[in-house]
Amino acid sequence: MSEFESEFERGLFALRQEKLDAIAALGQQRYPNQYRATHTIPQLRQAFDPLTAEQLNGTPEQPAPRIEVSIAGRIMAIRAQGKAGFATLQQNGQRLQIYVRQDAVGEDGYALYKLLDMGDHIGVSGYLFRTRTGELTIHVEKLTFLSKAMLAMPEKYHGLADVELRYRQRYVDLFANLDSREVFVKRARILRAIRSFFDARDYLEVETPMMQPIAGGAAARPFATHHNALDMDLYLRIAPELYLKRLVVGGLDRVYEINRNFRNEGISTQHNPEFTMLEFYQAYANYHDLMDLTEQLIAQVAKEVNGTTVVEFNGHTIDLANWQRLTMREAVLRACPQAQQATGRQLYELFEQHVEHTLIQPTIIYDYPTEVSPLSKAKPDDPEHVERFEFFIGGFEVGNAFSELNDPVEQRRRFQDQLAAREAGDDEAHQMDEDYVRALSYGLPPTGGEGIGIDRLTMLLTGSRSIRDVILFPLLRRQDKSAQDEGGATA
RNA sequence: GAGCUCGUAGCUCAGUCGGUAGAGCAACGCACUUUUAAUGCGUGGGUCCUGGGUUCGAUUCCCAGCGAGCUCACCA
Repeated sequence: MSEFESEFERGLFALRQEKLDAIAALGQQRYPNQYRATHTIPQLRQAFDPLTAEQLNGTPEQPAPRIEVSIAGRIMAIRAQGKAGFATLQQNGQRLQIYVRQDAVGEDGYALYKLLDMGDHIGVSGYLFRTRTGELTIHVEKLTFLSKAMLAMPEKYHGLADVELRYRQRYVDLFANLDSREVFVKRARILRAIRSFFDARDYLEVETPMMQPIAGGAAARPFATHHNALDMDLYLRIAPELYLKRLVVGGLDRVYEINRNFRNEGISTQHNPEFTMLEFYQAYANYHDLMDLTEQLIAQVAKEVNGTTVVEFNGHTIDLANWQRLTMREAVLRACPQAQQATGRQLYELFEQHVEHTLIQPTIIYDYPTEVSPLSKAKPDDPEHVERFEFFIGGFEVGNAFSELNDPVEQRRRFQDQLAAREAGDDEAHQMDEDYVRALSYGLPPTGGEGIGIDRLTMLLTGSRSIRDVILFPLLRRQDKSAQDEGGATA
């Protein structure tokens, strides 16, 4: 580390370096390469939290047999009192207290203890007991130094509160704010629950290109890049949709993909330029089947992750097992009764403007205007509308699904309409994908497909108001000090 | 992209109706062998985001910039 934020940090770093020398002088390695513990802290707590003080400590007349254990962790609190002291170690989001006294660890051992700082990693072995306030504690017999914190920990009571620092230095946020850690643990559980849901239904998990010559499958502006050896312009994908349907043509009747999409658009509490999308396709299913599947999926994931389908979000209590279904027309007319004569696109705009943010409880909105749905199959009795639905929870869209358009002639016509829109200035209109039309020409069975925003689902299931709270490293402007100075000089 | 708000010690925050700043934690020293936001005594630590303007004097007022948060727009 060559740059410091301040003289304070430079001084602290140098001081910690001296402490490392002193620790090495006591016979410890500065950066040992392993430590064998008998338990992780969560394992140990689970096993021994139930034991009472009497079971652990025994009585003065009859001491209990000692339970010898060893653990490793980061020091999150340390208190010395002369020739003894307590410290709290943290590992995997849980904490355990240790008690170190000179007559138990020896003079060198206690000298090492006095050289420890908040944030250091250590390993300890000893026996379990409960203090007189009842806290499960390791009575340390041997201290092993593992790694030094060369920089200051955040304030121990408030943690790291600065939102920007929490995003930029997530490594600090994660160990300093256990709530933050918990969000990402839950996110992993959400992904696991989704995978087991689809695996149990005979879906195949697949991966399709992130770099695509034509960015298709959604209306959005892509990021552009270039492959040098092939001298080929490529786009980061805005959706996997067209590739997944090619797979269904290929006979993979049920596929799903959980992966990143990239859209070169604005950033907000609900938008990050890269975000994680679940897309799944099921041959021989239509959008009504997907509505049922969606309700099952969301409720089951909630139950597996939170143990309940009820979540608190943004001041609302939401039951993810209690859904309503409305056609888009019904939903709009409820809010805007004067919109009887509105065209499809107008209806859609009214919906986005007046209805979407009011849909707090889980709601499926179905039957979309054809002109805003270039990849969806029309309703058999009504070519103005397509078999498409989106679902909304907490006031925003979480998923989008439809019966897939599988008529290559009609698909080509829709693409051409989009091209016309593009030429008229709509740079988010879909591009022509000849190979996709060719794939359809080989015969796509009737298929239902759906995309679900994993980040937004995670927001709902963790009560996070901002998408940045559920993405480990959200995109922020770079902090360039020289650029800052140049910028300042222009005035 | 637009509007509003914010930027003070490593962290969490006060404060200055314009006279170059404080607390707690963290750090350093001393005391303390069952503490747990340990305690007591003492010490050090700041380009008050950056640059300009107004002023005798700016961290404070004004302008511009940088970064962030919220709202809106675009979108999922």
